[in-house]
Amino acid sequence: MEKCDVCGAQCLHKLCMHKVPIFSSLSQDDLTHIASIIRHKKYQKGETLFSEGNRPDALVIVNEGSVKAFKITSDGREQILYVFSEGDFFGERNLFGRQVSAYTVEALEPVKTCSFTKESFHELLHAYPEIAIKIIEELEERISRMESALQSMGVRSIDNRISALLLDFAEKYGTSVPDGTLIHLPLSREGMANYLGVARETVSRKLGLLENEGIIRSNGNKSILLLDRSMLEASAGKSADF
Amino acid sequence: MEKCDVCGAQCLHKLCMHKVPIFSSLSQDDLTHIASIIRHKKYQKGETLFSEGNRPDALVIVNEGSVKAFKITSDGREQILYVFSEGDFFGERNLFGRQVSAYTVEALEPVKTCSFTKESFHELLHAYPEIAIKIIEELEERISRMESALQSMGVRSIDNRISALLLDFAEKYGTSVPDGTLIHLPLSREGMANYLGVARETVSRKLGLLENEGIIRSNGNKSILLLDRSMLEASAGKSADF
DNA sequence: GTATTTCTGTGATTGCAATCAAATTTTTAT
DNA sequence: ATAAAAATTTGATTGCAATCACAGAAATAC
Repeated sequence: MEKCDVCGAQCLHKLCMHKVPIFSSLSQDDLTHIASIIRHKKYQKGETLFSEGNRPDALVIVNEGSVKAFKITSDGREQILYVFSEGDFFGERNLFGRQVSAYTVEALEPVKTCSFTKESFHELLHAYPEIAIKIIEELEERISRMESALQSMGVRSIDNRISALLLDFAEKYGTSVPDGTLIHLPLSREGMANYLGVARETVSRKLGLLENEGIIRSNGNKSILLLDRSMLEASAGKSADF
Repeated sequence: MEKCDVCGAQCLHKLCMHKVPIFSSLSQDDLTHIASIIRHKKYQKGETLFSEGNRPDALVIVNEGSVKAFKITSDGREQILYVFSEGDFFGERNLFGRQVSAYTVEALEPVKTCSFTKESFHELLHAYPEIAIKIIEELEERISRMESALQSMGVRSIDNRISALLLDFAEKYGTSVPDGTLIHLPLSREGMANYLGVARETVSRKLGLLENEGIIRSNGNKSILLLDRSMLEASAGKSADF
């Protein structure tokens, strides 16, 4: 196991705990105790963490990299539901209900995860009931985001949805550069299409339009430079007809 | 206040508690104690329980009737996110985070509710930590349903979505009759359109098609008789081209 | 660095659902 | 019961995005 220069081997364990709000209310001592029951795993790009219909019994926290969670629709398309990255967690559903996984989770790039087994997580919950409250808050947050997604899918304008997606990515995967915000895209064009539920060609065309309007600058397939955030916000939230 | 023949006035209070799984793990004594801190309210059809942007500080349980929760989209349409009916709860988000209500809730018919204030609910949570787990389970359930909704919105076929909605309603609002399942619709055609994010006319046309195919029989504007459930299931889940 | 493969962009066409415009049914009020 | 209002259905037209087809670009392998 690698060692950390600052705090020794333990630090690796604590890393993921410090990234999730779930544990934010706990003391350093408690965290140290928890660290001992965490399992670590690595995955390569394209590797499947678990599949729809599986019965995974662990809470998984993304410590590095990003993953997509998707279902296969009745017409064979891949519908992406979430892109989870550093600090996000998933798999918690299978720790409470006895449900089977609702989606497949696949690494979008090399990924490191921390996970709790069902048993150790329940012990944890028993020892620190305040964690349950934190989880509720986190789930509410997630529901909020899904409500917005549902709302924007209900909106017929595809322009809105593309713009909203770019803003989302800008917040999560963007870094400030002199000209604007450089977004390192977690998804390919096809991935974005599968996230939005539109055709791949439509994403290309819409991004082309935004580029012509000087709102974004495409930078290869892996990143996009957001030049005019306010224009994008206007196109994401306001009327679609100008 | 009305009296109950079986158990006296108390029973009215307990009613809503028995309808929500949140309290299913508590003893009768605990329930009796909780009953004393519940507030009751009545609303008429069309009345607003609270509005998007409000800061309601109560957990509300629907005891009778049904409500819709909606947002107004950027293009002015009403996007319905949920139809809550007997046993469902909402408003919990404002008890944990300090967030403002994400949607407007309006009565679809005469409605009776039970509610806890923020303070009394937190006392409750403190006294019975297992309630937090129940809430998590309930939220996971809700997330599951939203994931399905998102997935089916990603599916381009509108037929699928209409069929899925009818099956949903059949389960929640249907009663068995000799010819099939009689669905008492909580939403008007326009409401269904706003739920699905399509035009009102499209809902009419699609229902018309289903009626021609002998799958349903429209019965005024308030109810639909589902004749052939398996055909509807096929059209909801399978390929859209037959 | 070249070849191969995978991914992306662009044009042409088609199809489905939105919109506009009445007509008709259903509900509500008196 | 009748009138008025509201909701729904139906038809005609339009527009946008899916699909098909292929050219070009980028990433990967060798």
